[in-house]
Amino acid sequence: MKDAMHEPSSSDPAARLRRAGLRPTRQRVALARLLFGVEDRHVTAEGLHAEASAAAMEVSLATVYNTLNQFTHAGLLREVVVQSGRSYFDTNTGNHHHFFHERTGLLQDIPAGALSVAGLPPPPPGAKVARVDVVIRLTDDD
Amino acid sequence: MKDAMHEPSSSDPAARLRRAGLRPTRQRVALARLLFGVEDRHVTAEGLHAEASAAAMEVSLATVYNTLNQFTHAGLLREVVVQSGRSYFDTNTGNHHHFFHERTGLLQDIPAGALSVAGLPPPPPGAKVARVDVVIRLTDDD
DNA sequence: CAACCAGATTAGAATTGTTCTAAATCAATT
DNA sequence: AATTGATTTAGAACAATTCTAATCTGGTTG
Repeated sequence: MKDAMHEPSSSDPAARLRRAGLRPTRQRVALARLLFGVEDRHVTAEGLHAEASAAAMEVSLATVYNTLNQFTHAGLLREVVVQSGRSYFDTNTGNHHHFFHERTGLLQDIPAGALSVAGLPPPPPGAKVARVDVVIRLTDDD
Repeated sequence: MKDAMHEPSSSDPAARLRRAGLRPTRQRVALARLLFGVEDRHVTAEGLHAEASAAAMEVSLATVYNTLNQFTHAGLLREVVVQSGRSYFDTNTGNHHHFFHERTGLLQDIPAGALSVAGLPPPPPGAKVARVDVVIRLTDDD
């Protein structure tokens, strides 16, 4: 029942991968399902691997690393640097910023509209601005 | 010659350390001299260690790590997170932001006055803003 | 639809950056 | 000078990530 086949091809993981030029293998599709299933997410490699394992997905840690990097290069993910020694990947690739809760390691999006950065100095000669990252570091109240 | 003893105690490394509550050991003084000698600097542990070695300063890498962390806790340095898997320490502890040249790993200060961030959303309940970091990521011009 | 093959996956080793450990050394005081 | 608690150190340990070489698989071909 339920003749599907309508979606603008956005919700089907395999299609999304193909569009990004990535072969939709079992592992990539499984990870894409976890990542792009619902709302925006922020994951670490270890975290995503644990999640996949918990869902009996049988993906090696090396593949999780490979996949996160490939997705990032393909523009499906964005890397967020907030903690030295650990990489976060954000499924929200649009223009926005972050709250980072230092005690818990939790990352939270701040829509671009809310916050504005003014007075950007021009990039030094020979360089161009690739991105402006704003991280609001939070600690526990008092 | 040259009766010194005038400085407001800012330029003497040992005094600066004592004021920060750190015993001015040979190693700490040596590193402080490298760090606070002149203008603002951005160093990594490995980089500073190499510098110290080049200057025949005989400081172990472990001590460089310890010292950078102690200086940071004491407020003499500030850690800047721009690259996962490598920590940068900035001798400029005032309010300012950074250019980060992704290809070379070079960090460059942007004085706080130049750039302004408006529309900061309020921190989630229970949390307070510890700091707002703005990193302008640069890549090579076309 | 069987064979093929470039690309993908994997376990485990290797690398990198950093912290830890336990012993030796040192700065400041007595 | 002796004492002592902090500091330094070499090297081991650790954590996150990448690499390697062997195996497997998706998509194409004949």
